[in-house]
Amino acid sequence: MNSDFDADLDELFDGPVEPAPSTVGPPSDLTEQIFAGLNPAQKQAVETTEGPLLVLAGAGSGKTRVLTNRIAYLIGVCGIPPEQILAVTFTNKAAGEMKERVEKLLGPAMGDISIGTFHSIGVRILRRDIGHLARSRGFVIYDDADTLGVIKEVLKADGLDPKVHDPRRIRWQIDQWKNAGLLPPAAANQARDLDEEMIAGLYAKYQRKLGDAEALDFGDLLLLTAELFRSHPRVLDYYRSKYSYILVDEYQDTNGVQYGLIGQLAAEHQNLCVVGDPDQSIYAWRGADIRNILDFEQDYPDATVIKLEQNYRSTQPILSGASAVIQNNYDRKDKDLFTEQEGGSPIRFFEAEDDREESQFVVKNILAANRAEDVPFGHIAILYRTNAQSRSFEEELLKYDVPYTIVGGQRFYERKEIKDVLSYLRLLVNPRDDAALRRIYNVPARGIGKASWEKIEAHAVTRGLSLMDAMREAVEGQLVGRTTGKLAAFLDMLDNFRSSPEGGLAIGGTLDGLPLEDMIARVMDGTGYIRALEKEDTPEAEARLENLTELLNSARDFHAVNEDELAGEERSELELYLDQVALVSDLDSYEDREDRVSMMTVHSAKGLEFPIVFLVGMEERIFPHASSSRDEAGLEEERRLCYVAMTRAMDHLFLTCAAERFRYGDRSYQSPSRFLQEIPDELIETLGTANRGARSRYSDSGASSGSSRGYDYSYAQDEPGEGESVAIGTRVRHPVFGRGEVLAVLGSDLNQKLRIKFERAGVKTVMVKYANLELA
DNA sequence: ATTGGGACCATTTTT
DNA sequence: TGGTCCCAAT
Repeated sequence: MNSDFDADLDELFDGPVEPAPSTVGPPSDLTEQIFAGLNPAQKQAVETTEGPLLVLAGAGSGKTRVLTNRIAYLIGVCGIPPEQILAVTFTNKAAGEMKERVEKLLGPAMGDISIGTFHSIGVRILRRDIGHLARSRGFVIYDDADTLGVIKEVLKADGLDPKVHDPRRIRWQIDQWKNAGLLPPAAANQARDLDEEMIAGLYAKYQRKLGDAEALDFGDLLLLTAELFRSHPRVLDYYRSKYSYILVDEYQDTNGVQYGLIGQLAAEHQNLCVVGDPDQSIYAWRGADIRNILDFEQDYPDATVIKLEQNYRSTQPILSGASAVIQNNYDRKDKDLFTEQEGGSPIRFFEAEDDREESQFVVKNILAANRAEDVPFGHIAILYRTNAQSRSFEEELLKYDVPYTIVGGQRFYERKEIKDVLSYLRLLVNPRDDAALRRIYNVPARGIGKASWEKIEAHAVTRGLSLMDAMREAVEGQLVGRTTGKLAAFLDMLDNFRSSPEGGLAIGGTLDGLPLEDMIARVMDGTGYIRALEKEDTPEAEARLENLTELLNSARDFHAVNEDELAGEERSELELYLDQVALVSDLDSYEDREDRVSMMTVHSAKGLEFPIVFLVGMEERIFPHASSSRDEAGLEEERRLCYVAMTRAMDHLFLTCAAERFRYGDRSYQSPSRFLQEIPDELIETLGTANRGARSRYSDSGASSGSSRGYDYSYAQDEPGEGESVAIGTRVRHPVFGRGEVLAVLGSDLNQKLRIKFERAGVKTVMVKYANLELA
């Protein structure tokens, strides 16, 4: 795999280097367009193109605008070739938006800018140059489930009990090391105690296993890129001159490796623009280091620092409330955010008796806003600290037929059926992908049992083979008795996918063959996966089939979007697709639809804004979360998180808490979050029955007094919509789940679904046309 | 080999 | 409360 080294050198010498100044002067209307509507600070941030630049961008201060206009300025006005610009964002979605907005300004002149997340850029670099590290360029990317499996394998090989040595904790420690930029030897060096020494040992073995499987985990995408740059200066030189202008968004959330990577790339030209807000640093738990942004001026002594302090998003009370909260952090630089939007309704606070009342309050107010003020549901968000909190709101929204989307939670690409099918595809690309094979060797059931499998695993270990090769040898050597035939049939099936006459599945590079969608469909079919689900004939299986259809849709979309870019690619469409799938998050596919209430964690909400925000579960041990409240640093991060949450709101911010709620299936008594008390009284209006504690000793009146502007939020009474074919409350019998009661009716067409609370099976959503319901 | 039931578990945030 | 893991019965 080192054969492309020479090619690299060639490019080094004749490759693109100096920015070619454009011969034509910049079109003046473009310049005008770029600066239109920018305030002086924003303008300065766009114009300061040379040398290190730190933009401290407060919440809602228009930093995306600055970033995109700056890119447009570099290309359109300064004449920098687009391919010399590297822009790093936090999510794929942010990257996509940035691309779109630059394109809007520049049109086709935007060319080929490298915009992406750290991870996707790492993939791009490694796909090209990882050969220098004696690793295969055909690597797969392991996700959480895959890596956990590897950890378990390693433990097993060492005869360690996974009950004593929690695999998740071990993986977490390894992750932290990777985030800090430490390879196994370095980790071993700085291990502080016996436990860490042991984990460092496991780390080395874990890395070896990944290497054997030609796999990289998330951390590797950054760590190995940094290692590549460190050990191969010529490769680094290539990228240094390739990317002569670098922009980094959300710099406050960068970790050690990311910081190192940026440092390596920018060291020479120092044309580095970082944008961020220390008050919005919320990923320390994932290895982010807030000092990266706080120390920027020390790292780059010539740095220009620009503060964006005008907030264009929120009303005065919301902004003041959020600022008041964040001011309680000791470890921060003070700043002065201001808004020109004076007035506005106060922050509203409601303390519920229990979680049920809390969700009722929220949903009633959503309905009131929608009915009375015509606020589209899409302008409303419910934000919570932990995903587990979503359920009660979901149920309540369902009850009143309010459309919603949940961002996060169980992710599409992590669903069992999706992962199964993707595992087949991964195996076709890389037969050494042990994690994938382990997952599907007997899915759907094909008579390969545990006993035979263990023999194969053992054989793989003793002979140092991949599982696939061990399987082949097992067949040839008759190691597994009666199962031999079944194994052989399984291997044949996989081979068939690759060598079928309709065009191979493009192993190792060529890309002609079936369209991606058809390839996947064929795998679903040929493996018997679809058949097995159809045979099951349960509502769950039906949902799985729907998800698989969804997967095919996503493949078709992928094909449509990337068609033109694929021409010059040497890797197959399937390989590119698998890369993309490994790196997308739920948030990336989240489109803010006008007609749906959004529900998500505060973390997911970073970077978004909504006219109306409900920030719920404002209770001690939830927000701030119990496991983060131990030390001051953790608490300060929670407070920043609270700041992020509050500043998502444009016009109306509601805060709620409950005195009592179900947690872990048990009743638990809650006390109001300390953050509530950090908001000045005069900014808050307390709604509903007051004086149950909470803020009551701070606020003098409890009753809701109608505010000057805005709708009446106090208890809009409303019943769930009736008139559908089935009435809410109807008692029904389901062939599988037994008796239950209809909670909600969703839709009215052929795809009508019912939300039913079953006596034995709990709450399920079933499709009328499949469920064979009877009246009970 | 597959299935089901039951015990047990743990509950933060995610590229 | 729900999901996962393991074991026992088929």
